[in-house]
This record gives sequence, structure tokens and C-alpha cells, in this order.
Amino acid sequence: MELSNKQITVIFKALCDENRVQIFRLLQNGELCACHLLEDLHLSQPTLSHHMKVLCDSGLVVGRKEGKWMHYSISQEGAKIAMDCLKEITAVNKSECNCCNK
Amino acid sequence: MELSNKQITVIFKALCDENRVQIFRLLQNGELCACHLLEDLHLSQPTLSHHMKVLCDSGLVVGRKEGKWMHYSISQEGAKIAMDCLKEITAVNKSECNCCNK
DNA sequence: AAAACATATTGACATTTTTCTATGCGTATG
DNA sequence: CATACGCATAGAAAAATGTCAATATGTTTT
Repeated sequence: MELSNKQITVIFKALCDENRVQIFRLLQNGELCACHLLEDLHLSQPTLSHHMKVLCDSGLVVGRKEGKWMHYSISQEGAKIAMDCLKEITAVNKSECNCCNK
Repeated sequence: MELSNKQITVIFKALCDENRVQIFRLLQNGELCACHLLEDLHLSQPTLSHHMKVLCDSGLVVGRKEGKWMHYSISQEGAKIAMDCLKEITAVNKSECNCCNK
């Protein structure tokens, strides 16, 4: 799994806004449609729509269209990719100091 | 571990900028001082200093002052907290649909 | 077919973030 | 002790992001 720096930022942007974090908390109880999410968030409908796009772009959330409703849920595949990515980017290969002052 | 939505955003802001992701890649080979990081990034010194502050605030990176040098490294404790947080926020408790259209 | 409904898109504005130049502060060195 | 060095801070400009009102799009219902 070789993700670019840009791709990594897209994934973690999902968790860089308080409202989006709150959306995760709401989705933890299962799939919800946008209208239901809207009830619990102090946001306008277009703003929610914008956040859901950011979340879907990250891969951490997936949308499922059913008639005129959009159902959103947390993607376990997306979560696994994010976890692997976080693990990979924070892994340290060596431990000695490489500084100019060594 | 009960982190607020705000605290979560502070952690993951570390990975929302391409330059900061690149800094992680550089630190994966071990501790580096700011002057050395600066050589590999196309950034001014104050801009790097700003990014290092964001990284340290996230807890994913720690700084160690030695004389006039600042040595930065990836924090494994910080990484563990971020991993736990990501796991927790993407966990799903129920799987049935809770939508208004159920 | 028209009306109602759920969501997305557009365009504008406010806020936040990124970036730089200039400067300040602490530490080491001549 | 004066100077140089490494890094942080202040302030300003530019870019990106979050937000909303208005509107568009697609779907269901009457």
C-alpha cells in the first residue's frame, strides 16, 4: 500500500473538523440518512452535504443511495486503510540520532 | 481515554498537510534537528517552525532541546494514542439501519 | 403532470491555515 | 563580550476551508 502524501492528507482531513468528528460519533450507532444527521447537528443542509463529501472522499465513510435518501455509514475497509496508513507513517526504522550535531 | 472532538482534530491535523506528512517520512529514519529537516523541505525556516509546532501539539512528534538545537522525533506514545483514537472513532456498535426510512 | 421532498451544487462571504519577511531570544564561539 | 548561529514569534498576505442562502437535480407522491 503506497499512498502519496496528498492521499494521506485526504484521508485524515476527515478527522480535522469538529463537526465531522461528531458525525462519526453519530454513525457509530449504525447507518443514518442525511436528514437524520442534520437533526443532530447545528448545520445547514448544504454544509452537511459538503462535510459528507469530504468524509466520502476520505474513504472512511460510504454513502448508499436509496430513492431520494442518502444513507451514510462508517467504512470498515476505509478505517483499516487509515489505520495501516497511520501505523506506517508513524513507524520508526532506526533509533539513533541522525542530526547534524551527532 | 475520553478525547473531545476538538482534541481529536488537533491530533489528526498533523496529517492534513503534505509538508507535515513528508516530515514524518524524514523522521522515520530517526531523530532530526530542525536545520536538517529544513534542508530536505522547500520551506522557509519560520514555516518549518510553525509546522513543528502543529506536530508537537498533536502529540505525534516530540521535541528535545539540546543547546541551540531542537531535535524532533516521532512519539510512539503519541502514535498509540492516535491509533486508539482512530480505532475508537471508526468503531461501529450496531449494524442495523437507524434511518428515518426504516 | 404537478407538487413535495431529499440531497447536491453554486456563489458569496467569513474564518482558518499556510506562507513569507522581519525581528527577537537564547546559546555557543571567537 | 561581541558576534554568529539555531530556532521561535510577530505581523501581513495569500490560499484553503467552512458556512449559508439560493437554486438545481433527481425521486416519490398525489
